[in-house]
Amino acid sequence: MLEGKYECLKLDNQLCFPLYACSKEVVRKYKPFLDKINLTYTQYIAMMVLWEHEEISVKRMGEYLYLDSGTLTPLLKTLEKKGFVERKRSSVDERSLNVTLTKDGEALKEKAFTIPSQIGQCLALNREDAKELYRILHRLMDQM
Amino acid sequence: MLEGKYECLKLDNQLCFPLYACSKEVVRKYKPFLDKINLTYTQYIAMMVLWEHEEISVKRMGEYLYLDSGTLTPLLKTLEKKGFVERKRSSVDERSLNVTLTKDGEALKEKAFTIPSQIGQCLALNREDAKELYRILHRLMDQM
DNA sequence: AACAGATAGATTGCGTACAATCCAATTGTA
DNA sequence: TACAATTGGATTGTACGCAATCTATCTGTT
Repeated sequence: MLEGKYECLKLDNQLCFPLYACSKEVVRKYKPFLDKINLTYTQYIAMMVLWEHEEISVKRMGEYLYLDSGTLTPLLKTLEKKGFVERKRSSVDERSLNVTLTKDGEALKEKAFTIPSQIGQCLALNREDAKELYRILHRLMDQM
Repeated sequence: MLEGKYECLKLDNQLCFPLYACSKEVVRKYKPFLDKINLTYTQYIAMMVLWEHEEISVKRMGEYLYLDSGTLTPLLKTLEKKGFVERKRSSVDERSLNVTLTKDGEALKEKAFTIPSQIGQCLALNREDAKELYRILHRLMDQM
């Protein structure tokens, strides 16, 4: 028995730590690109949902992004201040708040669509590893 | 050409988003276990560094964890308040701050060492996927 | 119609993250 | 040995992330 009782507590033997660290580093990689279009990473993924859905409630956006109202409410207010989205209560159900794109928000899509490929080049994962990573992460998410 | 110009901006086609989401979900998985020993996830990985190194400067801890003084200073002060660590300026170089474990901090290791296996069971990744994920994430980190 | 329970967001509070800046201690160099 | 540049932490300000709680609205049941 070469391994001590506490081997499992070493940083190098963790799977979750590189996941956590990688996530942060990748988000940091986005920063210079996102700075140019005046978005943070979280604001960017919120805009992605809107670029795909045009109009969506806070509730449904939260389901897509795995974020709750405590995060989304101030985030969407910031996006509103920046002039990219509008927030309006649903007339059908006053509890529900519908988020829509403004002209500026829609136009931003044009500036944003080059970002994924630029990030792809930064990361320089080969196609197989990227595919594997995608597959494993989705499997993990499904289980949780 | 079936794909539109903006396909690359769809959430489902992202690699970074599941990385970001997975990381958060996994950290959340730790919470019930870490609550029992009065640590947050970030505090836990800081303690891991100390359990392995006994004594370390803030600078070096930051290099292990990819965190800067803006995060570590308040975090280590909290751990000090909780009685798990001590912070003392180095006598060799007064700029440097050495962090050491207290008796309680050292004792916490005994309560913590069951956590990795419990998390492992929660995630239920098979051995090959876990290995692949570990390999790819480390490759990614190396490139960044 | 009345009311209990459920639902959607908003708010509050705490703990990260991190860029930017500041300060004191140290080091390299003329 | 002065002194400019560097270094290690601390501080400040902004933006999440999320648990817990609150409020207004809606829904189902009687």
